[in-house]
Amino acid sequence: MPSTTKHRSRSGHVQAARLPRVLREAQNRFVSIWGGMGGSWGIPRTMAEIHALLYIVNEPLNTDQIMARLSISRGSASTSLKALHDWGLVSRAHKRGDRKEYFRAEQDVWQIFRIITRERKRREIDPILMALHECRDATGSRAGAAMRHKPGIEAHNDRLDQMIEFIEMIDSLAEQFVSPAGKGLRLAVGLLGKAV
Amino acid sequence: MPSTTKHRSRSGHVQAARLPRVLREAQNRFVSIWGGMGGSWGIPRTMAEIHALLYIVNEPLNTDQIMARLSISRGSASTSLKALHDWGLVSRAHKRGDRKEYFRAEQDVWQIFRIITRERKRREIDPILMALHECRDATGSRAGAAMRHKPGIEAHNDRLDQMIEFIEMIDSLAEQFVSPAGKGLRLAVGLLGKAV
DNA sequence: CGGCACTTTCAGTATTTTCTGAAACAACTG
DNA sequence: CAGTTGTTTCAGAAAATACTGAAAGTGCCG
Repeated sequence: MPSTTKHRSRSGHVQAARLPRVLREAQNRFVSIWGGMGGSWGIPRTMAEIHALLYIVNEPLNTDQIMARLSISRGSASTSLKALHDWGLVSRAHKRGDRKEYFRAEQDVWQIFRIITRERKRREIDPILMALHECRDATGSRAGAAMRHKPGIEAHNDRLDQMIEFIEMIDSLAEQFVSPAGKGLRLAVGLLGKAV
Repeated sequence: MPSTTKHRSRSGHVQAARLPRVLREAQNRFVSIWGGMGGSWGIPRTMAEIHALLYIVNEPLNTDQIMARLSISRGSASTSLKALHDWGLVSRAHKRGDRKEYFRAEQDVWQIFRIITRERKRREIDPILMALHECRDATGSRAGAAMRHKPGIEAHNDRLDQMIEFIEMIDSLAEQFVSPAGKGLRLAVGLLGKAV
């Protein structure tokens, strides 16, 4: 074990070294957990880890600091940060007398999940709904009414319709959660809490 | 329902061949869509496709029929079917005078999504919540009250707590949707519909 | 038993996804 | 401007994930 907490050089990777060991370890742990979660949520592990790091330290970090702390390449860091910024999960910041770009994470958990929900809806639900509608049209457009009498078509259409209807409902729920006011889910929680 | 026009010849893949072409194509399309969705939902494509096929044809199929229709290997079919059965999305069925096992898909969309939600919650939310609690304990157990005064620890704990609290809320929402009665989501939808 | 008929398992392979590293690019600074 | 510092891109490498096919397993039936 090192003699004491490391005191860093005047230059680069610094403040982290001054953190109490437990804190630093807890941060690392959180980063791993969140990274793992990203995996199962369709968010690349590294991207999730960067977000986790910025969230948990709640202090703007620059690319080099992030690279060092997570042991990742510059390319990876850059790509992930861009994506996080596009999503709106991190914002850029600057420090006087420093040309580097610093990144800071959104701190409101509601907002974080609203953003994630929005992106997932956009990438996962919307295209599927569109595809399902097209699929449905193939066997049921008014135009092709004739075909509806072929055996099995009707039942097929019913199944498709049930599915579509359900997903549309989920979709509109998500929509409300995502919506600017963001009242939707809060409300649902309150009501459900009482109702059950 | 006396389902149909189906000529059973002694060898395998039969009934499908008599389907109207549009229907068969619509089924294939649905299978692809659903398979794609599986991908983004963390469900292996093949597993999702098998489920889609069984759902949309709504008629028990055996392993060989599934293999033929989806062009997949026996191993893959077997593994996916086992998983689907474990989840409760498909059930086994038998036909008189046929030693093969037939599989049939759950047809109630609510139930389908309840099952998927349950599994995802089990695989994704629960472990993360547990891990987060452990992580939190590292910097906040009563035992280690002393450490709470080190710089930054308190703020760190606050952030962790916010996150945990939020996820627990989501978790309990999911719980209610999953619960046997399954009233939860239906209710939420109704209330939200009025409220917004 | 012994031969089928069918199902499951698993090591190896293929495919998809993500990361690296270096070069191109962009933007300040003196 | 020319040098420096910092950021982005992208082809290839690596890792993660899913699939195949054949062999092993299971259980029925005569």
